[in-house]
Formats: sequence, structure tokens, C-alpha cells
Amino acid sequence: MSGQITKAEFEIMHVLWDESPMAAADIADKLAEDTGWSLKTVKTLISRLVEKGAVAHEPDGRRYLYRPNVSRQSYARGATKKLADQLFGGRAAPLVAHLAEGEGLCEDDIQDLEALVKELKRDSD
Amino acid sequence: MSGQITKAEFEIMHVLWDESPMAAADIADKLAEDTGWSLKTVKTLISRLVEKGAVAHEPDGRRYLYRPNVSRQSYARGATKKLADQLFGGRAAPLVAHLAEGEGLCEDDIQDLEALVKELKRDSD
DNA sequence: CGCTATTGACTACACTTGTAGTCCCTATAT
DNA sequence: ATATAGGGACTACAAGTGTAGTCAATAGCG
Repeated sequence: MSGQITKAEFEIMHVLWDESPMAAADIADKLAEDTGWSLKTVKTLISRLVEKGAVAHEPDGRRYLYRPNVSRQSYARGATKKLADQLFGGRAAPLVAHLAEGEGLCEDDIQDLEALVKELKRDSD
Repeated sequence: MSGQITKAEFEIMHVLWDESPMAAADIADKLAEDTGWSLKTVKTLISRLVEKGAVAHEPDGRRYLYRPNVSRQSYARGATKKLADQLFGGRAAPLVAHLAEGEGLCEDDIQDLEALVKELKRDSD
């Protein structure tokens, strides 16, 4: 609940969002390919996440298993809202427009969006 | 171009995006209400932005006038894309869905989105 | 013409973050 | 029983950040 999740810590969250609970060594293994971080580094990051309350740990023999305390969903919601508030006055449309401009949208995305908009319209009626 | 714009620096960018060019003292005045930052603090932040190349300065008598070197548009595009990539695998629809869930969308937004989707469809045909 | 207020340049310093290293305990293999 | 490898707790330390303070030049007021 307290303190922001930093860039490096965020990598840990990703791994845990993909699969959890997980031991520190396994998290480190998964990250080693991409980041080259040592086990020590990973453990430090995990500790900080536990301190911040973003990750929970349960004992498993003489080690801990870790699991996210914040779902990817809820984290995503917060981050998205913050971005929209900061840059677009809370409006979603310009945000999407920016994705479109930056070629962040493929045809599938557009279809998804169309369906989503239809649903939103129905809900608001 | 180099280095990230930090949270505090971002506040400066906001002021400059609203109005520029602007002198340091005026930026500080505008921010004082919201942040309580001293003129010194604001000047430090501006200097760092200049170092990073995010803000340009032109002499005006014995002071400088500052103006953003990165447009709000282009910064927004980058930030949005990064968020989408990190949290939604680059897909826009779930991003919008999150805004909807979080009640980040009003009816006007939905209409804007509808128009936007129509346009996107036309473009992709 | 000297004083003061203002300005940018440089310096300060605690806190956070990235990236490890050290210490100590204990389960396990010999 | 002893040595060892792997685990968490604690420590380290440089770079980045938030938040100012000091210094020296000078434009403008009296």
C-alpha cells in the first residue's frame, strides 16, 4: 500500500503475475535471461516489495514463497488512470488516439475497441 | 533526449506545456499554489530539465525564458505506448476497458471513442 | 553612485533506487 | 559429526531525486 513500485521492482511483479507463488531463486532464474541480475539483486528487490506490501510471503520449509499482493488488474487500473489524469485530464479518447497515432493499434485492437464501445453504450443507456 | 523526466520535473513540464516561453520566477509562482516549492527548488528542476534536453532556454535580458523541447503530444504518445506495452502487451482495448471499470469514462468519452473507432475502421479499410 | 532585489551557477544533503556483498543459520551429504 | 551449499537478514555504496542554500554578477531604485 505504501510507496511506489519502481522500475526494477516492477520486473519482479511481472514474473509473479505470470506465475505464483514462487521462490526467490526461481524468480531470479526467470529474470536472469532478460536482466542479468544476480540472485542477490533479485532478493533485495523482493524484500523491498514485501516491505512495501506489494508482495506477500509464506514460509515453505526454510525458504519463502512469494506471491503478488496487488493484482496485475488493479495495478493496471491505477497506472492507467494516473496516466489519463496526468496527460489527458482523465479523458480516455485522446489516450486511445495517441495509441492509434503511434501505430500501437492493429486491426484486432480496433475490433476489440468497437465491441467495447458498443458495450459501454449499452451500459450507459 | 537523455534521461527520464521525473515526477517533480514533470510538474514543470506541465506549466510549460500550458504556456511558454516562461521565466523561472513565473513558473515558480504558478507552481507555488499547488506544490509549495520554493523558487530555488523550481530552478533546480528547470536546470535538470535543460541538462536533459527536455527544456530549451533562450536569453531574455539577464534571465532566461524556458520552453518545452518535447511536446505534450509526443511525451504523451511515449508514455501511453510504454504503459500499454508494459501492462497490456501493447493492446489498447484492455487499457480502455480498465479506464471504463475504474469509472474513468463519462458519456462524452464514450461518444468520442465511438467516433474515433469509426475513423480507425475507415482508415484500416 | 551605492544598495538591494533578482538571476543563473554551483553546492548541499537526505532519501530512494539499482546492484550487489557479508553474515549467520541449518538441511543435507559424507 | 562435520563440512558445505543454499536461504534470509542485514549492510554497502554509487547514482538519481527532492528540496533547498550559498555565491557572485548586475539591473534598477533612490
